[in-house]
Amino acid sequence: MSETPQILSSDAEVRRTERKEKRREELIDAALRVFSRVGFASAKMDDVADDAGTSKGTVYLYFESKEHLFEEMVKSKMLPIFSEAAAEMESETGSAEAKLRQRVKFFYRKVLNSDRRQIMRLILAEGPNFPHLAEFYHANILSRGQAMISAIIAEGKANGEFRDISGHGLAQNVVAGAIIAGMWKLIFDPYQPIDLDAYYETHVDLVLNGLKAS
Amino acid sequence: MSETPQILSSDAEVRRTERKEKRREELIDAALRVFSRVGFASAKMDDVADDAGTSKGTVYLYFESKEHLFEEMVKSKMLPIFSEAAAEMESETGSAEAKLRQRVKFFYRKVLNSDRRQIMRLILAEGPNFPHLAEFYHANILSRGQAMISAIIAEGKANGEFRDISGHGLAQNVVAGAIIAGMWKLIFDPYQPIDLDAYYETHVDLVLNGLKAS
DNA sequence: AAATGCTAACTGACTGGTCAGTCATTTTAC
DNA sequence: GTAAAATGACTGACCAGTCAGTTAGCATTT
Repeated sequence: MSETPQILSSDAEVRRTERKEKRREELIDAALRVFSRVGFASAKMDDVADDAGTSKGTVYLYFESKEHLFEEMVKSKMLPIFSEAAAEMESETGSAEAKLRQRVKFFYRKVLNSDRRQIMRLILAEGPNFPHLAEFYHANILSRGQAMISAIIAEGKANGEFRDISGHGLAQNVVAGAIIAGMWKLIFDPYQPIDLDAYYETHVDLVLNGLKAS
Repeated sequence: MSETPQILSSDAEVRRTERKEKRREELIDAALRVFSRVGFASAKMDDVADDAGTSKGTVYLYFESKEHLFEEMVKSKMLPIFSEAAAEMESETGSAEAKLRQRVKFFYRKVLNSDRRQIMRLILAEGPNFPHLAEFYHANILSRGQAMISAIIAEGKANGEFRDISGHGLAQNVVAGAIIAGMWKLIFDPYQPIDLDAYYETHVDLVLNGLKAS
C-alpha cells in the first residue's frame, strides 16, 4: 500500500517541489535586500523572514544557518549571470575591441546597474570573514572572468589591435574602473552623483586607448 | 587662593595631556587592528581595550561610543596622510606624467601597502551604515584627491602631453586600479597572490597610455 | 621627607537588550 | 486522515554601555 499513490502523488510532488523552489527564491531575494540594507552582521533572520512574508522557523527549513543563507544567496545571484556572460561570449565575433566593449557593457548592465552591485560590496565587506565564500567567488567568478578578459586581450595582441603590454594584473586593471563606479554609486552618490552611462564611456575610452597600439 | 597653583600645575598638566594623547593613539591603533580583523559589527570593545592594554571603561573615557571610536579612527589615520600628499604635491615640478606617477606611487606606498588599506575596505564595507562618515570621507579625502588628479590631467591636456578626453569619472578611473589591487590583496591573495609592485607598473602603464596623445 | 588630602584616571562586575537557532504545536495540502 | 510545511514563543549566549569603587600622581602641610 505504500506503493499505490506513486503515480498520483508524483503530480502533487511536482507541485510541491515547484512551490519549494519558489519559496527558496523568495527567501534569497529577501536575504539580498536585507543584507544589502544593513550588512551581514546586523541583518536579522526575523527580518529576512518578514521580508519574504514568512516566519523565522521557515527560513531554517531552507537554510541551515545565517552563514549558509548568505553564501547561497551570493551563489544563486552570481553564478547564473556569469554563465549568461560566458554563453554570450561563445557566439561573438568581431574585433577584440568590440568584444571587450561587449564584455564590459554586459558587466555594467547586469551587475553594476542592478541589485547585484550590492553583492560585490558584500564580498568586499565580508570576504575576510568568509574565507570559504571568498575562495568560491574567486574560483567561480573572478578567475573565470579574468580568463575571459585575458583571452580577448591576447587575441587583440595577436592580431595587432593591441600593443604588447605586461600581463600582471592587466585584466583586473581593465575592469577596476567599473567596480569602483558601482561602489561609488552605493556609497558616495548622495554627495557626488555618478552617471554610470557617462562613466562607462570614459572608462572604456581610457582603457582601450591604453591597450591599443599607437 | 584658587589662583595660586596656576604656574606650578601647568607643568604637571602638560605631562597629563601628553599621556592622554598617547593613550588616545594607543586606543586608535588597537581599534584599527580589531576592526580590520573582524569588521565593525563583530568587533568587541573589550577586545579593543585588551589590545591597547587597558580596560573597557577607559575606552569610554576617550570615545563616547563604538561608532565614535570607529569614525575617529578613520579620521586620525587618513587625514594626516592626505595632508602629507598635498604638501608633497605643492613642491613638485616636472611633466604631468611625472606628477601623476608620483601621486599614484604615493598612494600605493602610504595607503595600499600599509595598514591603511584596511581602512579603505572598512569604508566600502560600513559606508552605508555610517552616512556621516561617508560624507566626511568624501568631503575631506575623495573630493580633494580627485581635485589633485584632475589638476594634473588638466595640466597635461593644456601642455599637449595628454589628449582631449571626457572628464566624467576620469579621476576615479585613473586610481581605480590601485584600489582594486588593495582589496584583492586583502581578500583574494591566498587564492591568487598579487604582487603590488608589478601591478603598479601595469596600472600606470595602462593609464598613462590611455591618457597620452597619440 | 613624611604624612595628608585631593582629584583625575582607571577598573571590571553588572545590567538590559538583542538575536541565532530550536522545537512543540498548528496549519495546509491532498 | 495524515504527512509535510509552517509557525513563533522560548532559550542561552553575547556584548555595548554604566557606574560604584580603586589606584596613582601631585600639591600642601607639618
